[in-house]
Amino acid sequence: MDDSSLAKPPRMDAWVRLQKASTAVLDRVEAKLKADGYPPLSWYDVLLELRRADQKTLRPVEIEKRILLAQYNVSRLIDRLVAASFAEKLKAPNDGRGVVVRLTSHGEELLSSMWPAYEAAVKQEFSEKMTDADADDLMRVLGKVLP
Amino acid sequence: MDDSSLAKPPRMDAWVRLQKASTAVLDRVEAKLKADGYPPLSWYDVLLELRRADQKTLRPVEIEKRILLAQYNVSRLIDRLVAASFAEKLKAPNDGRGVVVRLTSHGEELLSSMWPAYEAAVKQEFSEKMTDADADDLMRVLGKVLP
DNA sequence: AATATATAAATGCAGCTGCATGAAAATACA
DNA sequence: TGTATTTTCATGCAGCTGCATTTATATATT
Repeated sequence: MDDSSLAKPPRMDAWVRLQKASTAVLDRVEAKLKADGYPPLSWYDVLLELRRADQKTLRPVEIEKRILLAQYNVSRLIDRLVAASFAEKLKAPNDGRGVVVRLTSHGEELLSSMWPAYEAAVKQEFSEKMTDADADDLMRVLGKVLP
Repeated sequence: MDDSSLAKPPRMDAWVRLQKASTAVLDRVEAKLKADGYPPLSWYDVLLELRRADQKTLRPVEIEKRILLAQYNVSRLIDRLVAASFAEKLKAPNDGRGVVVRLTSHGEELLSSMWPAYEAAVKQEFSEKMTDADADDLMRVLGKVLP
């Protein structure tokens, strides 16, 4: 992913490493969760946003803004969550176009039971391998490239 | 992606930021390349590995090791590259099971023409937003979590 | 040598994703 | 008010991905 004709492109190297490292760690974390019978992290992300939200309820368009997913993708992910009864869809008050998505108690249970497995996987594949100062460095530098 | 019950989990925050930042930047880089009519970066990655390799030729299993892709995925990506005539498949010498993949001149041309667009996109979305020292920090910390 | 095991690569199927588009209601505007 | 525009959400289709399995050959074991 670099060009060997360039002598010393440390930032291009950093870009390549960013992609490789984040993918590698994510793959391994997801694999552990799946091995324990848990759904993908994208499910967890949405349910967590719902739990944080007022009334444990969000409009799909709000979910779209909070997590990094395209509109049609959010729409389908919600349908899967509803099909698994981790969330429910209700008509939005004051807006005939929209719906609201609400976390169910079954969804709260998933969040609770999944968190320890998730935390352990991230610890083992990521946190354990660095210091808090390293993490601060990551936060600082990656903060510069966020949208 | 964190748990609000924990007071100060800087490394969990770093993990969340790592995922968000790398996805966000990758999405934007890929979008620019696609807008210019170029294929996905995974194509570039494979072709670049071929160009670096002896005789511009690699076994699929070697490609699999160099880039982060599953076996069946490599198999299909190679087929797409061959269909687009950026690479060609030949019978492997000394191993009746396997094939070798060789970069074509058309593939070399793609690499050459794609590189400026790729570099420019990474610069704009990533490199420009940090210093070389920042990049060194990324390299150092992310090196700790690589496989 | 004969058999068992391991490795290389491809593929059918189901499910997920991107793209484009559509339907319905809200908002702007004239 | 009547029409145009925007916003919200869903969906048909094509292509991509993961999983499991298959085919073929190489290597190890006896």
